[in-house]
Amino acid sequence: MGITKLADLIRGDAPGSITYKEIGDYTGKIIALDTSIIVNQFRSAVPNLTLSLLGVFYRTLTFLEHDIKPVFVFDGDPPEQKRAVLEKRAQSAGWSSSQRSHTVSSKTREVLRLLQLLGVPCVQAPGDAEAFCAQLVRSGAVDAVASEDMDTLAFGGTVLLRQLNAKRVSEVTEYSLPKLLEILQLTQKEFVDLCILLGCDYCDKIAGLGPSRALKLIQQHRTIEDVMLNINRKTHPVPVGWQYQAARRLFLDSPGSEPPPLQWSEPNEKELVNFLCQEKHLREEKVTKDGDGGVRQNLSPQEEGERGEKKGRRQTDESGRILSCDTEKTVCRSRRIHRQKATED
DNA sequence: ACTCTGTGTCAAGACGAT
DNA sequence: ATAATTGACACAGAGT
DNA sequence: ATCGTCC
Repeated sequence: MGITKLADLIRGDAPGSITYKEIGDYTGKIIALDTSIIVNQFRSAVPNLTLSLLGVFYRTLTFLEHDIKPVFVFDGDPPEQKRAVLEKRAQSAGWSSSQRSHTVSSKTREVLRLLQLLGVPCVQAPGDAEAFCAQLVRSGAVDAVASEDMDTLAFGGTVLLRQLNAKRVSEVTEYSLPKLLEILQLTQKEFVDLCILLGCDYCDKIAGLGPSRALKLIQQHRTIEDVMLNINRKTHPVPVGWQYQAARRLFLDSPGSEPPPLQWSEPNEKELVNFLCQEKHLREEKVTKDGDGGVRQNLSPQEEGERGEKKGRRQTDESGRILSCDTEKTVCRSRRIHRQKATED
């Protein structure tokens, strides 16, 4: 998946394009996320499907706590090349494609519902979500793309964030595409050719060519066509009917859809509580909002009915926060600590 | 000798309490 | 009762 | 820091 060996190559040959940050450094930033990547992460980490939904909930809360504005991008119709790959995967997993699409769509519907209740914008990509994320950051509609998938760089995403999660101590890795191109002395077009040689989702690669040689070859000959003329065709045979040109177009051509208007709204407390605890039977019943002045404490955690929301409606037009009761405690604590520090300084 | 590639295994998320 | 992807790391084998 | 729990 993705450009598998690109991360290693960058770490080895262009470490200068990497900076290490923490989540707090992105306060106030707009960040696009590939929803399918996130959901897959949670689904593989926890056995239960509902728990993965909870993971999305918590992670989004963490973003909002840091005043990060997330934009969730959903996959549209996958391009032909990837469709073939997906079908092959589904078959090898022993799933009929109708079964797969059904479970997938019901799952994404739930995620979509949750995110809409949280008041974060969800946009539908015309094609691959990664490609649209890249376009969003390239056009300046968002400040960065958070993804584990290095495809974003091949699609021209200028700022890529990895390991942007809710861990207590998390080291975020930021990749800068302009710096990367400068260090490697490549144009974007040449970089795309390099990624194709490394191996991508959209076409085959030349067997026997790994990161090191691919980089040297591209730096020397600049295009796949010229590389092909300068390698040993016997030891490194080119795949028959190689679709590298289609892959190249896929990376270089913009999806073409205009960035939609992004709007963050107040979370819908009532429906959120409904959805999470009544429909999903989660214990995160108590959901409350935290304006910047009135911090409410002492929400008794065990109320008999599931209507734990107090009616202290405090409208904060921009940065409303929604927190589970338990989470609120910790945030209140950290806030008090923060304020004490601020007043002591 | 050294470098690179392909193959295998393994662990994974976020929370609160201890 | 439960399922089943993806990257990171260690190793062995082939190429230069 | 490590561990049990989340449904």
